[in-house]
Amino acid sequence: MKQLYPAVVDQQSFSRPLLDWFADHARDLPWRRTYDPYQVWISEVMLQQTQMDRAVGYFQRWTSKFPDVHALAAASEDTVLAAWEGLGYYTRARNLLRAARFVVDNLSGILPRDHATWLSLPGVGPYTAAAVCAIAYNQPHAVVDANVSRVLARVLDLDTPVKERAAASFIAKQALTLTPPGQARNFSQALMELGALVCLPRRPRCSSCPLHDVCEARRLDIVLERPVPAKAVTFIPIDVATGVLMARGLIYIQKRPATGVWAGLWEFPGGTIEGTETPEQTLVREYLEETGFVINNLRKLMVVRHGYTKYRVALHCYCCRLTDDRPQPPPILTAAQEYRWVRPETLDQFAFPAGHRKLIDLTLTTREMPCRG
DNA sequence: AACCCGTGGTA
DNA sequence: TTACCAAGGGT
Repeated sequence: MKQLYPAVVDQQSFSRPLLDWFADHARDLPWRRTYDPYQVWISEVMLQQTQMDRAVGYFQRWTSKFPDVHALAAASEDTVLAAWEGLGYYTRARNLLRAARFVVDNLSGILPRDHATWLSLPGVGPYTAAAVCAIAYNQPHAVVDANVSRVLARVLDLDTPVKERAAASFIAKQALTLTPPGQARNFSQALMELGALVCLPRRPRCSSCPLHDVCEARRLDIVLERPVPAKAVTFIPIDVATGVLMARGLIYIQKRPATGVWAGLWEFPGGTIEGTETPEQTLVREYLEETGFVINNLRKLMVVRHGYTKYRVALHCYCCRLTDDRPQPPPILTAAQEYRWVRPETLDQFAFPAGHRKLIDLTLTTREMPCRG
């Protein structure tokens, strides 16, 4: 955060327009009719990582089959999973059943009222425990989901990813502080509803937002820059071929250029598999391009999988030979500062990229020594 | 902490 | 079409 405590919004300036908006715009959802704790619980679990429109139909079928915790506890797992089929994340359904049986067996069949007991049930984490206590029992808790994080990141202009510990802690504290006394049920739902209907990730409808006048990101016209995206975790899958060239017990290694990725590290020649190439074709081509060596007798060793920066690499590993089976200088050296022919047991003394190190650890240092052929 | 878990909707 | 998004929890 640019500052430890960003501009804090006055509780009433925040909650009054929000609660008024919710009174007019709250969607008519089945569990909002009676706020039966069992129904609130089921709805919260169904809505985890699942869109509202999809969850509602499942909820109605579920509650007609399993109208209360006793009916659920008495059901077979197959029945429960069948009712969940198509929703995904099937551990959620198994945990609902486990929790229902625990409640019937150990809590006299009465759903807990306190946050700590909810938290102890399988499948109930910080969000769900707080949501059930706030929505079913109107207890003040910080109900923070992705919607709430986004709304508060914008209103309070947080400039760090909302998942970072400090930011998440700050958001939870603010969510609780902004809750009006006795209004936890409506306030927590209103905040989520606003995120789901108005304060949208890519198309926020600021002109119809009840928090328009107190939103710092809107005032600065940086709504689309909030929340700050978390560090990208989407990896690009690539296939790479590499080969350990051996001659009379020595292994060829070369040192990467001083700049660029893995600068100055040692490696075995190789490169990205292009187009419709086979890994073998890639390796022959790369050896020729990088060293001028014409390799043969390729033998597949393994596929090492590892990730670096934004790539998820499948490293296809081979061992190979030269026709003239003697350690010799490469005719050319286009992708390296220098080369060496070394004994396998001395590879520990050189720094390799993680993928190549895995290859070394898994083959060259074992008794098998498949490359010795 | 990073990863896995499933599916459908949206731009 | 790809990439991102969605009322998280468990390990």
